[in-house]
Amino acid sequence: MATRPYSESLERLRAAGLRPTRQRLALARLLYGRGHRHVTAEQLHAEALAATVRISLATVYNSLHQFTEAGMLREVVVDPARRYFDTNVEPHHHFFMATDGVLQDISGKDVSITGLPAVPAGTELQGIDVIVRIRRN
Amino acid sequence: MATRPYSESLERLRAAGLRPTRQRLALARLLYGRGHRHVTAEQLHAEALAATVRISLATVYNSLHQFTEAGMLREVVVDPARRYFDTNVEPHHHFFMATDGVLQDISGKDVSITGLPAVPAGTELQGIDVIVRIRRN
DNA sequence: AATTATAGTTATAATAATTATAATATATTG
DNA sequence: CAATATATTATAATTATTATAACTATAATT
Ligand SMILES: [Mn+2]
Ligand SMILES: [Mn+2]
Ligand SMILES: [Zn+2]
Ligand SMILES: [Zn+2]
Repeated sequence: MATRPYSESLERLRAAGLRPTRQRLALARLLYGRGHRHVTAEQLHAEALAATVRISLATVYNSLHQFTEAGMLREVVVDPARRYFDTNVEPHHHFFMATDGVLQDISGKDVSITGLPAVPAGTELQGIDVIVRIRRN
Repeated sequence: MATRPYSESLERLRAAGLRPTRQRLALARLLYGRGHRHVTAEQLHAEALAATVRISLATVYNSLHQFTEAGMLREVVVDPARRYFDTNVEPHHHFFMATDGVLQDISGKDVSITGLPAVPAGTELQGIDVIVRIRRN
């Protein structure tokens, strides 16, 4: 069965309770078209323009936040200067190459972390992020 | 033997090849006076002013970067809006309470991570950061 | 100690990512 | 097709950080 990116994106937005506007549909297609992605607002905006989608940077920011709120994206904090958004919302970890700004997934299934203390009293666990920082050699 | 914060800070700066100026001495005393600390530039600047040290925010930023370069501090990336500096330069991990912006150390000794894939070809490991995100409950 | 050179500090301006505003446009509902 | 609710956009504002360049302090030299 061939993928039908248009209706797929449409359903995704409907399920999230977001109006399927031209701009959101275009972004959803760019984001979920093939495989998982890690993007910044600027990158995604440039991609949309390159694909001749007329969209403002403000709308890209708005959409990234709405998608995140809706559980369609999650944010990954690795660089103090840019915010990355990840289409993979399953628990998993990352390689981060600081020089290129490239993120790469590490499956959460295989990784296990032992020896962590219990969370401080009065707090609850929200999530665990493992960032493996690497560089060219 | 009682601690002698003044000469301790002085030696620390000398060892790092940094001139022991009034400002850097004051920051070193605030940072290494007692126990490990995680600070932002704004926080440290406010502390210095509260301690009646006349110092500009620019110098706090400069000093934090110089201390980091000298291995006296390391940066911890947990919040896309602020840069944290850590006086604990041993390999270790963190609890991060996003609402308060408070970081707390997790000893690196006890924690072990298994199941991580090898680093991608052409790259070398720089470090592994584990951030345990928690929230009040 | 005085002089000169080097390095550090600071007020201020610039930068860059992100967020807010408010006018305009689009989508949904009846 | 209205009427209403929601979304988009150009633009301005915000905020943390960094750059600039004049001034000051420290260190080295005489
Ligand atoms: Mn920012
Ligand atoms: Mn910033
Ligand atoms: Zn990912
Ligand atoms: Zn720490």
